[in-house]
Amino acid sequence: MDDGDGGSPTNSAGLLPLFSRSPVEDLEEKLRRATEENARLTRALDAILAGHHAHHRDPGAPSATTRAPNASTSCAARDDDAPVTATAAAAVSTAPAPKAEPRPKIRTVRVRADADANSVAENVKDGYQWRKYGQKVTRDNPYPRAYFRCAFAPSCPVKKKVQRCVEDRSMLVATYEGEHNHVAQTTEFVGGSGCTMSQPAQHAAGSPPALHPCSISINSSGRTITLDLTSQQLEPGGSSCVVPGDGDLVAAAVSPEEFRRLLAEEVVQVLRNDAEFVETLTNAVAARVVDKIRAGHVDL
DNA sequence: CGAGTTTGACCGGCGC
DNA sequence: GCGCCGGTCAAACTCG
Repeated sequence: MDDGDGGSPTNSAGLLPLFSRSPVEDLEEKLRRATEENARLTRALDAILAGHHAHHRDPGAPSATTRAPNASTSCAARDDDAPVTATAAAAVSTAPAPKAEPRPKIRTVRVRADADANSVAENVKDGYQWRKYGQKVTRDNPYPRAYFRCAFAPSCPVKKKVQRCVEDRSMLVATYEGEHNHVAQTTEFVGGSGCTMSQPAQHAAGSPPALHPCSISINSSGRTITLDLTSQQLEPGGSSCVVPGDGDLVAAAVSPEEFRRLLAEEVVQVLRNDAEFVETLTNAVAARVVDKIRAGHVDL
């Protein structure tokens, strides 16, 4: 990871070593290193995911989430049999989809939100835009259930139901039906490689501060990696890293320092994986360097 | 004025 | 067949 490998003694000082040889050569060298680092990280991630899938296929492993979708608004008991998710403010689960039926994939997500927030704020920030089309008070829950359709409907068939947990009103239970046939796109930051970020900074912008979730979902090469900061509210000093590859769930408690490190690594990895981004960045830097040289702003 | 939300009405599945 | 209930529709309303 360090940039100083085999490099110039003055590297940490700034741009000077860039011009110990031709700028283009140096950029090429940096790009080559980034590519190698990228390949190394990709292999490491593959190894992690392979282990994750092996773990998930373990028939003895208790599932935190296999239950009928309609019973999803009761949340307390589910955390008990899934200790690994106990510190996560948002947990993603996949219903046991019978292979014989082509039913839309159903997932249940629990998100912590302010207990005193209005139900309007139940539009869980998940990186997609939703349009509310109905609300209903159900029999087993005094809190109204809101019905959302993906804003890309009818081309995108995904629906979402959001309802407060009857046992813990600070928890929202969102049930997703189907899978998006498009990339996430919201007012939140959307990176060039399908990387979406949502932050609670929306509070300052006047949005209802109902939801705490601050998550980053990185979609790289078909995998989704979600880094969830929300549990800081639950347990000071503890954050969680949720990696729901292929719709499954793996969560591990990490320290805030470790979390920040993982977060930075994931962002760097995704950007490095994005050939278009690397090429664009390289071209931009090269063009600027060439301009500087031509303008005589750089001593050679 | 258009887009999004709200909310009462309506529909269909299911159990009795 | 009837009533209950979850899900959806669509007109009215709100907001930028």
